[in-house]
Amino acid sequence: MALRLFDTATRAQRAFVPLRAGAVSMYVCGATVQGVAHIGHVRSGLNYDVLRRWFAHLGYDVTLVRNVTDIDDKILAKAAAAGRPWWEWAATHERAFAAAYEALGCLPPSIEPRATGHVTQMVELIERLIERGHAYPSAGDVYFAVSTLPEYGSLSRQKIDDVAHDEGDAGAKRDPRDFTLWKAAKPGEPSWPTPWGRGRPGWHLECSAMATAYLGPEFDIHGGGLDLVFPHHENEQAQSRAAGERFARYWLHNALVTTGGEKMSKSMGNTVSIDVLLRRVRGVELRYYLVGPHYRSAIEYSDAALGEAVVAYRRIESFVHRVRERVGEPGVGVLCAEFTAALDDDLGTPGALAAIHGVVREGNTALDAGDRAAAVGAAASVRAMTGVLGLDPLDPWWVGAKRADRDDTATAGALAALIEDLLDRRQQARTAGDFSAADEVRDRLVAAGIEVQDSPDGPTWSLKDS
RNA sequence: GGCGGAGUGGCCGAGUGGCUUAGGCAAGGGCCUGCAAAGCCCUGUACGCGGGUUCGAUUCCCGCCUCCGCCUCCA
Repeated sequence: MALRLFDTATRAQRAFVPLRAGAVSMYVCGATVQGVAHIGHVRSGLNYDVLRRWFAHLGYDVTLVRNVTDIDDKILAKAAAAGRPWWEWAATHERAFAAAYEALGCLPPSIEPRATGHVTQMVELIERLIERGHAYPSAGDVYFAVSTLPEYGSLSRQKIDDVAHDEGDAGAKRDPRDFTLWKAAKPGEPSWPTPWGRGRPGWHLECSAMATAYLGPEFDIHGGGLDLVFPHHENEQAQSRAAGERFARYWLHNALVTTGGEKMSKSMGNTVSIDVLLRRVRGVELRYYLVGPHYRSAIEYSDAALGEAVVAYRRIESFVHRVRERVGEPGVGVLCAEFTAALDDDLGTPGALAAIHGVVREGNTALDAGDRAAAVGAAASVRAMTGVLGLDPLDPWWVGAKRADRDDTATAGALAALIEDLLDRRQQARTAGDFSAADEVRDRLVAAGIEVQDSPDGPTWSLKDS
């Protein structure tokens, strides 16, 4: 079975056929860098990261564009409130987002264009829209004339007449449903020169300009959070189609993260930030939690569910580690059919994880039975599958991340020597039948945060993750 | 008001017109172990409510209840 994806525009799964054979072009709406990253933002980034990894595995040459909106009302307002320059505020939070994505193992996109760097393309797009009669300047603003595009509303299935609209700001618009392409400059705010006077870009326009700047007038996939379907993506499509472009061929939307039964968002004030979470769990564990449910299912965040995910991930991880310690370094093996079928079915990560757990069970059984070849084979398969999901326990990405917040190598070596020595003494006591002495040693190690596990090949130890 | 989504066993979370009816976590029993830990095996019989279609529905249709998202900045 080949890859099928659920396309919001048709509200159905469609077989994925790329525009250009062997290549995939994707545009994903990134963050408006007005604040710190929370789980919801990262879920979106993660989802498209898994998709791009799957495409890469299938042999496609992937171009992924994820934009940064670094100029908008909220950035200006928050920066002003903090008494900082708007560009510094944006840059600071852009770095915070980058750190969050990296901590969760998101591969860097092909490019992360900033809105402020693409004003030229935006102005050109507006000019084309005006020429074609789809846009009009008014009092320094430029608006898109919704009524000039019969297909407007087709992506979100909004009936244009039913769209609620503010009564208040209809002033400069010909039609209250028209949306802003360009905002006239206000005193003290950043602005760029245009044929209609100085001003700054509207949000929807940025994405249209940046998507086509890097991917051309037609590209494969446009992704983003479900909350962007209307009006953002509807408007993006309207602008680009009205300008004569075909724009995205597939529209993908990930479901949202809720907390306390409500959407996680800055305006709700119920945000769970990545920074805070990463003090409790490792990035790879948080990734497992967020990748576990299907991307089109809502996630109601809970500490308990996150905890379960941590335990579940460690089951996979400990299997791979035990194989490495007892048998040898597993390579990267082959995917099992169930895994492939699951991902091909609209990126079915739940089924993919189930497949991984199945192989882990087989591998554990083989390990217990002393079938080293089967065990290492299973571990290699697990590495391959977790790798596609960005969850390979032996990926240097995670190993490096782990090392960063632990002691340096010299200290670690000294610690290891001490532990080995204690374990030797414990073994001697055990051999001599002095189990109370043996247990005392183990209790001391456990109290110091070191876990001991006996196996047929002798005891092993590990630092407790806390 | 308009558009869209969801309600699954103790919990998280897939899925399906009936077939062995995911997977994980937790729980109970067992194997293994000096004891643990880890691992493996077994157990649990669930699909919001009321109708309908059907030989048969959790899965299809209708109604209802509850919840969520969008229609305003938002991943």
